[in-house]
Amino acid sequence: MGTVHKRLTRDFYSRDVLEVTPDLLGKWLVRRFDDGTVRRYIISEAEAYRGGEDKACHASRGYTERTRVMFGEGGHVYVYLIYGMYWMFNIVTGPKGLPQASLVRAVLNIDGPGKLTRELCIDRSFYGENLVTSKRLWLEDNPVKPSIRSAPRIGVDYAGEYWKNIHWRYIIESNDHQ
DNA sequence: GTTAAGATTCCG
DNA sequence: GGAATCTTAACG
Repeated sequence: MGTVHKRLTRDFYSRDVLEVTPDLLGKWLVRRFDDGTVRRYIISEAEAYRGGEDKACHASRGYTERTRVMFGEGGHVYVYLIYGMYWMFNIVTGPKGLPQASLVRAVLNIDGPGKLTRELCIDRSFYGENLVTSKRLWLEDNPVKPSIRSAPRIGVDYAGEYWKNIHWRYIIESNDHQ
């Protein structure tokens, strides 16, 4: 039997962001490039951003043109440009109406959210992309479960003591899978 | 209409 | 430590 590539479906993304985010670690992030090349990357770090209460979440300041997709159903992509240079790749989670998303900060061998999107050629055109049906970007299950640790999120000091310190960043600790 | 600041990265 | 680089959201 060869390796089975099983795409994650709507149910995976429809759960609360605090369930989905740690569950993203170890999963395959799959990109089919314009030339037809398919590459698979193991997600190794992600952060949860959860709704209107979370002062670090873009949606905490309400519905805007930029945050629109976060208010939709889980399984879609939220990308935005930061510092005029880097695209941030987020996976929308939860049911329609609850603005949540996971920022994918790293995959194995590519550390940093800006480097990740540069390597995978993810830009504005992926805003709203449906990971359940897309032919160029999706996730696949991985039966091997990595061990995970949590830590405060990066770069959100402006959100105040509570939201800046909460452990909503998840990182792979061991790496005996693939 | 104007402007300050940003879920980053790289260089000195 | 500071620049690069530009969109967004807040303010007037």
